[in-house]
Parts: sequence; C-alpha cells; structure tokens
Amino acid sequence: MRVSAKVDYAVRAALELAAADNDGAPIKGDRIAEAQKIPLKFLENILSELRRAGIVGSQRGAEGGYWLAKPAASVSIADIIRAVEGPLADVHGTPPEKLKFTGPAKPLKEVWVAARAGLRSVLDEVTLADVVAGDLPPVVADLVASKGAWSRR
Amino acid sequence: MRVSAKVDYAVRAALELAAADNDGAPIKGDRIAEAQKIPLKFLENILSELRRAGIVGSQRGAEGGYWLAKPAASVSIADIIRAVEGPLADVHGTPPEKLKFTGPAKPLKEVWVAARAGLRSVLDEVTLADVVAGDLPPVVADLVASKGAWSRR
DNA sequence: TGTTTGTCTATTGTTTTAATAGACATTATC
DNA sequence: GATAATGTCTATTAAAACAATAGACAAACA
Repeated sequence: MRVSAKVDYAVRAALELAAADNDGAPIKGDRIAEAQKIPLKFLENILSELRRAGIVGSQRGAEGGYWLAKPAASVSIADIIRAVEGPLADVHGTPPEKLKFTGPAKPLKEVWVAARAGLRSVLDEVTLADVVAGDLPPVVADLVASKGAWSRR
Repeated sequence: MRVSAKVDYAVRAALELAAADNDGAPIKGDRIAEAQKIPLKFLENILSELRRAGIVGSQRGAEGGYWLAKPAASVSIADIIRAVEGPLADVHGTPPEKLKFTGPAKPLKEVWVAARAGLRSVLDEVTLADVVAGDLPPVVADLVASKGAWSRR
C-alpha cells in the first residue's frame, strides 16, 4: 500500500477544512497550504478534484476559499482517496473481484478481495470528524493494539 | 493499494513452485512462465530477487531450475511482497510508525498504522501452503464475508 | 565439449508522480 | 466601475517508477 503525496495532501487538507470553524466563512487555499506545508498550486489542483467529487465547496474572488460540502462525520478517509485516485485497491490494473487466476493461483482472488476488505475496514470507517475529534472508531484501536502493529517488518 | 505486475507475478510464480511436487527436481523458469503467462525474462529477474531473499533456491545448467527454499506453510504472501518491493505500506515515502502530523491531522498516524495492520492481518497470515490447498485461514473467510466485500465502491 | 539453463548488468520505452506556470474567470471592496 | 484577491483550467515539465527486453557470462550435465 503506497499512500501517495497526493492522497496524503488531500486527506490533510480535508482535515483542515473539517477542523476550521470559521463562522461559515471560506478558508483560503493559502492558509491550508501553510498550515500543512503543501505546495500551493498542487493543493489547488487537489482541492478542485475534491470539489468535483462533491466533497468540498469553493468560492472565487476576494473573500473566496474552500469549505467542506458535507458533514465531516459523513466523509471517510476512503472517500477522499477515491476522489483523488480512484478505487482503493487493484491488482495489476484489475479490481480484485474481477480477477481470474489459473492453476495453484486460483484461490488468490479471495486473498486480494480479503486484503481490500482489510483496508476498507479501516479507511471506510474512519471519518474526518473522528480524526478531528481524535476519537477513532474501535476497529482502529483494535488493530493498532494488535501485536507488532507499530513495528516495521 | 496498488498491487504491481511484479508482485502479482512473484506471488503466482511462488505458488507454482509450492504446488509442483516434482520429486524434488527443480522447475524450469520456462515452465512457470508458460503456466502463469509471465514474460520469461521479467520472471527470471523476479525469481533472482526471491532467491536473494532466501525464499527460492536455484540451480543452473541443464536439469537446472527453481524450487521453494522453505516449507510452503512458512512463507506468507507478505513475505513475497517484501522480498520484491520492500515494506508493505508507506505514506509518501515514510513508514507509518515514523509519521509526524500537526494540527487536526495529528491522529492520522494511528489511522495509517491501523490501515497497515488491516492489510497485514490478511497478507501476513495467508501462506503459500494455504493458497495451494485452497484452504484459507478464518480471517480471510470473515473479511470476504463482510458486507460489500465483493463489490466495487 | 556442447547444450541447456540460471545470473548479472545494462538499457529502453511508457506511465505515473509531483509539481509548476500562466492565462482566465469570479467576487468583494473601494 | 476599477482594482485586487482569489479560485479554475489547461498545459508543461522533470524525475521517478514500472514493465519489460537484451545480451554476455557462468555453471551444470550429458
């Protein structure tokens, strides 16, 4: 699982929007870029994609900026990833449920489907609101507590 | 999670070796390539990496070929991935446990650690022997049975 | 000694990634 | 209505990763 710079930036930018309670006024790209150390122009591209996905709203002009277009509790980390990169998981360009393997590799399809489900069990469950509140769902606590979760292998 | 062609090939090649009970005689790269439709030269590069990682053994010359250097039940899918691509998961080039976030993004570290743990819960548990036998561990069955596991989102 | 096979190093073309640039459209304020 | 501040859109680019491919070389066996 390689989390790209783009996804990393997108998630952090969305969190800034979810956290900012700016009396309903839009937040400037500039301010997000500075707060999270993200290259401004790259961030603007990303925020445009999030807008096209209906996750953020925007306003041009002076006093313009961005805001979250949905309740923070209804936007998952996976939603952000899908908005900027497409499907969460694929194998050599194919979605897991469409894979066909032959010979001893046959059961591999179930393995990749399960791997995706393992990822989803975290990324589909955690919302922007959870992260902002620092109160993550039980599934995260369980996984994080599992042996060796914090060490490299 | 993007499973590259290389990882896909490596896992399937390893499964061919795990499945082949060729009276202890080595299996030719040629035969694996054909059975799994993998470009021969690319496969040879991959098998060399698996050999350097101690997962397969090899013999040159006529009657040469490859074999599994360990019991199939002791090699996990994650072992194969790590051998050919390095760590299972990273965020923008950094392993999850070393991440540092600021402001509202602070709890993100736990989220990425949990996501990696979710992946590991499948990929560290499933061995080549499991796949060859078509008898996957309970964690796979559970995840695969979870709602929506087989559909795209 | 010759043939078959794996090993190693290098190279190539394509795609993706991560960013940058600049013209343009919109909005609020003066 | 002019101006300044902002987001939008299209294009470009440099670097890296990806997916192979090539060929000389080394080892093993018949």
